[in-house]
Amino acid sequence: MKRTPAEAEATRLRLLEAAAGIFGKIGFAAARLEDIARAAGVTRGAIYWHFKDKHDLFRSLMQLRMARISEQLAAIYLSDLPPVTKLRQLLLESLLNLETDADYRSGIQLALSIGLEEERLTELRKRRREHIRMMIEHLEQLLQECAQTGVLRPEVTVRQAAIGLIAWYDGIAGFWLRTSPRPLFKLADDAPALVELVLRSILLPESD
Amino acid sequence: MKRTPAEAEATRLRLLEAAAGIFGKIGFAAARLEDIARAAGVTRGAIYWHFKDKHDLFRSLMQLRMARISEQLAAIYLSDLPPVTKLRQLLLESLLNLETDADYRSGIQLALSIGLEEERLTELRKRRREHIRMMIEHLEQLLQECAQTGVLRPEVTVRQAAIGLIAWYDGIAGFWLRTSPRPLFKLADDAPALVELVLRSILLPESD
DNA sequence: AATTATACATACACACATGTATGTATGTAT
DNA sequence: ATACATACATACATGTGTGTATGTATAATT
Repeated sequence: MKRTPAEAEATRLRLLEAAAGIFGKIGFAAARLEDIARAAGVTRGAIYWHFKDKHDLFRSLMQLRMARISEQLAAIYLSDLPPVTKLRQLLLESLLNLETDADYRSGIQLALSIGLEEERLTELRKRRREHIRMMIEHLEQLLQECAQTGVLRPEVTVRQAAIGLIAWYDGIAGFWLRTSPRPLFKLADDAPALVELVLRSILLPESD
Repeated sequence: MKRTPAEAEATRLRLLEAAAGIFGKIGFAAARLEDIARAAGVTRGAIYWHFKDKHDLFRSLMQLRMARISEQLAAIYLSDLPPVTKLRQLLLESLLNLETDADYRSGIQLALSIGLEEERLTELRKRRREHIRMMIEHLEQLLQECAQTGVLRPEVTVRQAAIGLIAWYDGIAGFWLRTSPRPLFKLADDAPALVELVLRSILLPESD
């Protein structure tokens, strides 16, 4: 039953994929390794070969998804657009990715799912906290650029705007994910308007 | 060990209170009835006397909290204020309640905690879905009134504004709750400014 | 005062998921 | 070709939580 290295890596990836589905759907505690293994077409033995234990599986998956998300956002940050356009693009893509990119969606879903859950996931929450803080810092830098071009409302501080935008995204994403599989609104339809809505609350009217 | 009816009702309430704390902190699946009973100063026997099983306990608690929230919001909806004032009051009170009203807070926390979780909670999620839909409809009606008095931005549809407001609240509340022991901001201080910020995104500037 | 119903506490049986130990077939190195 | 390591499958031991059965002290009823 030994497989070639390529086959082994393939089952490892299938395990991660299956784990994303199960963990994302019912959370860490309620997820059974038996179901994950079955969804991947193997038995629990395969899981304990590729991963130390249940927590290690979740941790590996989470790291993978967080890296993917950071990567996607970095692509926008590093683009050569004016700051306001960059900001709009960032918010819009982040929303649309939920509908179009299954990996991105499961990443956000996992991040939301460890708000509660077990004690032993504390280190993961710490990492997520760091991840969020980095995102806030990047956002603040971008907002700072916006402020320097004079498009930011003067009564709004950069920090408040950054936290507000993160909370706003948290709200839309969580709300949309929680009402899926039959969401109460289509992101493809409403995302642009929602983005304009939130931008209008922090930017001056004439800045488009 | 028989208690007087008043005492029995008291332990029932203490059980619900304890359940709110444990469920809200670590979610349904990870919560142990042993811990809930101990937090209430009794044993699991008391739980199985007052409730059918674990799901019944959670369901009873959830119903209690949802009723409380609906009641509080209804009080504002039924008040005799101009629509914009009513809207501002609604958003403001909903935020401040998180800090001042422990029952309200735990209700929101529970609602957030069953986004994932077990299959057998499906009926509960359905109820929450209906609850949310009702809140959206009420909001839309209120926004419709605002639109009729001409204070709503013409380029914003009532539906988009309603979704935006619900998601906005979801985001602020979730963000605040998740950083709850040491929140990143005081609602009592920042809530008014946050409300004005979001209102500015959907209302015309001269409408206060 | 005796009896019954209540409000739990205690004890137990069962299911179930995790982790581990062991088996095994196959790829790979020599 | 033989030996060994790999990539799992299978079997098992263990813990742990739920639900239930039973015990029991006390309030309520007669």
